[in-house]
Amino acid sequence: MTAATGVRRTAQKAAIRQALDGKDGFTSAQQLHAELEAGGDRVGLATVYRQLNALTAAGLVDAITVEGEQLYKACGDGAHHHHLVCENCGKSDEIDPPSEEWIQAAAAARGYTVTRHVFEVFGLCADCARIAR
Amino acid sequence: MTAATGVRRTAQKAAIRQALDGKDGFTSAQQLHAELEAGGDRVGLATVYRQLNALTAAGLVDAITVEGEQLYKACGDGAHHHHLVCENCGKSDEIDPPSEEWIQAAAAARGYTVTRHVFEVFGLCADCARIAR
DNA sequence: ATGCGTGCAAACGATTTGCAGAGAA
DNA sequence: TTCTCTGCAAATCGTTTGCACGCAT
Repeated sequence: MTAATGVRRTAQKAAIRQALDGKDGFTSAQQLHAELEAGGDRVGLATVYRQLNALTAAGLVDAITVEGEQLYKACGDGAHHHHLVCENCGKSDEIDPPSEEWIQAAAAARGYTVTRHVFEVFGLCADCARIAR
Repeated sequence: MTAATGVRRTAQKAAIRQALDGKDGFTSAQQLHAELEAGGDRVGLATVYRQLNALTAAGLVDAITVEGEQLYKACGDGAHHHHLVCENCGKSDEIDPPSEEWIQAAAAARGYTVTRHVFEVFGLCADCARIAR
């Protein structure tokens, strides 16, 4: 079977998780890797990807796809929730689900059994909107 | 400037649009290309991609991303709407938006200006659910 | 001592693009 | 004829994977 995340405690795992917790928005694996290197941490890009995938699978990190690229963000517990993402700075706030039951009902009405759903809102945060204007 | 879709009428454009209209679910560019070839239409993969991008930009086709791959589907007018997609057969039904105003309000409450949003529900259609069970 | 986790580089797979030729207008 | 659209193949690019070694346990 696939090994669980964190069977072993390593410096790179700590660095990655810490870097992720340090930001309040979504970041790409490449960007995260660059920042780690810049910060003096020697971590391979492959490790960043492997770690990010593991964390995502474990529900500790949320991932979204933008322009064919994966963006990650640390999200405390694995509870299901959605985001409001700034397309300019990447900052993100959590938004309440628009009645999850509604989805089930709408799907059931058409004979579908829901397995998952994605709901992300993109826009400009107050700061970026001010600058852009 | 980028040329608009259909400045010139060609056989491949017709073949692609027709193939797209013929299916009631989302399809990948590669799969669409394979089916065209199998159907006797000689169309280059690059052309399929170029056409799909043009149609998507024109709002005649909707695109979603699944597992790092883009899936396309012909959607009449360019009106904004969302889908209920079967993860097994790719069939898809349209679902009504969960109050678009709600999104605006939720975003505004946090100082965000909404530019776009994605909302897709995945599951199993009645037929696939029956077989899988 | 025993492997899990890592780094490096090669491998991958989807999508894009340069360029010369073909066909629509 | 003119110039858009196409086909082919090479180029991108984010991400994954094979393999040998180092380090946490």
